[in-house]
Order: sequence, then C-alpha cells, then structure tokens
Amino acid sequence: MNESNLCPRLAKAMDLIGKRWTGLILYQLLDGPQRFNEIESSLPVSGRLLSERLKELEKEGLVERKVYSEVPVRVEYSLTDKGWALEGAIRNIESWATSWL
Amino acid sequence: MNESNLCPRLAKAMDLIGKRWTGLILYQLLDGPQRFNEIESSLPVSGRLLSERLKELEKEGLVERKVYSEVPVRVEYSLTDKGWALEGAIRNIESWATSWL
DNA sequence: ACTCTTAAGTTACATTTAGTAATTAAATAA
DNA sequence: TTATTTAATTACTAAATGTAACTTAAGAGT
Repeated sequence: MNESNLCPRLAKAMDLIGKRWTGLILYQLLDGPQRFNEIESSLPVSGRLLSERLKELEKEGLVERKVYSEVPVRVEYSLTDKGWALEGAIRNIESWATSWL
Repeated sequence: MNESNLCPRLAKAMDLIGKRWTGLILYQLLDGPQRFNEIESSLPVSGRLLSERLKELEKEGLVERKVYSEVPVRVEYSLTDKGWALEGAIRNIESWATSWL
C-alpha cells in the first residue's frame, strides 16, 4: 500500500491509544486504582470491551491487575510506570478538549 | 449503561483522535500541508478511509482542504489553528512511544 | 445440602466500521 | 478519440463493536 518510513513505535502507540475506549480507560485510571465495575460504570463501555481492553493494556504493560480474594472477589486495575508515562499526553488532550471543543 | 459524569468534551476528543488513522494523519500534517496522495503513501491507510477521515477532520475544523485547479487537480490538506493546538499532545505520544515501546 | 447474592467476566448474535480492489470524474495532452 | 493523472467513490468482504444473556467462584442464609 505504501513505501512509508513511518516510525513503527509511533504507529504502535497510535494503534494502542487509538483503539476505542483505551484513552478513556487510561484517563479513568489516572484517578488511582479502580475495580472492574468502577471503570465500567464511569464510562459508556460494555463489560465485554472493557475486559478486552484491560487485557490488552495489561499485556502491553500499561496496566496491572490485582486480585483480592475477598467475598465477592475484588479485582483492581492500576497504571504501571509505563502507563503513568502517558499522563502528560492524556492531560494534553484533556486541555485541548477544554479549549477547543 | 452508566450514570457517569464523563466530560463530554474529553469523550469527543478521545472519540475523534481515537478513531483509527486519525492520530497518524494529524501527525503527518505536522510536517506541513500535504496533498491527498502524499498522505496516502506515507501511511498504510487506504484511499477510502483517508478520504473519510479527512472529511471528518475538515468538518470538525482541524484540517483545511484547498483545491488547486491545476492539471491534474491538486488538493492540499493542512492543519488549522485548532489542529495545530493538538501538536503538544501528539508530540507527547511520540516521545512516549520512543521511550517505552 | 440447597438456594441466593455479588463481582467479574464470557458467549452468542446483530450491527457497524474497516480493508481491498475496481471504478468514476475532471481536466487536459497526444 | 484515447490516454494520463489525481482525487476520490463504490461494491463487496472481513473485522471490530454493541447488546444482552449466561457462567463462574465464593461465601451467606435457611
């Protein structure tokens, strides 16, 4: 399709962040560790996709998943250092949204 | 699905930027005005979607479209002020990608 | 033992969006 | 008249998303 010299890391970053809901999930986690249901109720995302996205983010090392064997079970998701490193970008989008939308 | 107090502007920003290819199209335009074919060859995006995305970005006021009645026709796309205002966010993602991917 | 409750998912299926390749439109040049 | 070039659009297939029902696990109550 092309002979581009597109940076593969940027392409991957955009693919990751650009996936639907991912940005907003990360934004939610800037408020601190949250359990599955908290994230689900804070965003118009379904359990199906939330589960899928959290798995991707965990696999990419942006998010950490912790299971607490309480009753009923509690599962908490939080940002890793790699995830926190995106805070600047996310805040930047947030302030752009405030100024321009 | 939820009772969220999700900021509608942030939601819209994420929906826009989070759409596939949009981030990379904007990134390309940081290099200056470019014609349709230039963008198409610089990214692994098809003409169909590139056309669709550029229309959305034009409609949202991030991108400007200029037609030059040369032969054959030349169509140039460039960032508006609103589009340029996203430069910080995009560069931020770029540097995150360099550091973490 | 058996049913109930709750969180955290998963599954099945319909709808929407994206990918691919062929086609069209407009303006000229040969 | 036919060919060429850019900028799309169209028709069709494949993949991603939305929706709602279902499952699993671990007690708690009777």
